[in-house]
Amino acid sequence: MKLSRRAEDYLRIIYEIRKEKGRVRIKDIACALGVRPPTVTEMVDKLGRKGLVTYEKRGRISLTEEGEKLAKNVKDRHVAIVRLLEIAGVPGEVARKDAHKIEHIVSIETIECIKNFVRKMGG
Amino acid sequence: MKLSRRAEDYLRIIYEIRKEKGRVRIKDIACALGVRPPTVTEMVDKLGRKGLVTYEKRGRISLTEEGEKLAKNVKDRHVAIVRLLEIAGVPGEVARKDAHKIEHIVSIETIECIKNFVRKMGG
DNA sequence: AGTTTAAGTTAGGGTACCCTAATTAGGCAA
DNA sequence: TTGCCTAATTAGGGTACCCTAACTTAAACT
Repeated sequence: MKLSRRAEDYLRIIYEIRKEKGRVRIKDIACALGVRPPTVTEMVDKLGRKGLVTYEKRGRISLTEEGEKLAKNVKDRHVAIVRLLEIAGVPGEVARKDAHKIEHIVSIETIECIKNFVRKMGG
Repeated sequence: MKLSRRAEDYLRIIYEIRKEKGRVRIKDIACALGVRPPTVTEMVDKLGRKGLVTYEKRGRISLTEEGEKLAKNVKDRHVAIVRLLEIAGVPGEVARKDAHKIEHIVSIETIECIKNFVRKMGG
């Protein structure tokens, strides 16, 4: 399943909001991603059609098994990249922000190398 | 001057082609970026309007002073990121490919940290 | 229950970047 | 000079993602 960068953002945010607040609202997603509600409705709908979230109009939003797997994967990448940047001396806050951007675009191979590296460095 | 990621790509590629072949053709840019000529014509035009390249229809394409400065900057970021990835154990070829993607999106602050880091590590 | 308010949806657009098909311009050989 | 070939442009679309304004639903309060 090849997702756009943006779709991955939505997936990850849904995952994080669910973890933090229990329920996921359109508004929360919009707020977290800095977009407007109609934009979210549209994308959630699209993710629904791809089988990554379950969603009925005005109902609850939740990740399907596959959606959750993908979301976790994105988070995983995120953590590894943050560690690498921190090792390079990037302050935590900045590292987290940039990692969110980097995590979507690096290859699996690079991610694997980074994971090994940060593990070796005592991550 | 805030450029889109893609605009930076075009700028960097123009810079590289000029360095390598002397003259820059629409076709070369299209080939290097994996797009079609009309797409290039359009973007080069846009970069022209922003004062980053000089270009007359069917004429030669070259970077203005500001365009060249920006292009160099992108290249600079690129080199630092490749080094960091290599330090993390990412094979050179992969590192270069991913760096091209990363270089557009990281903050200046992170780039500075990375530059320092790779210098310290003997880059 | 009736009203107010907040959340979500619909309708209608907009921008950035990309495409194919068809046309024009230039360079060059015959 | 004429005709051909390649490079580039124009015309006309398409997709992804975003927006505002207006409407609908559902929840909360009285």
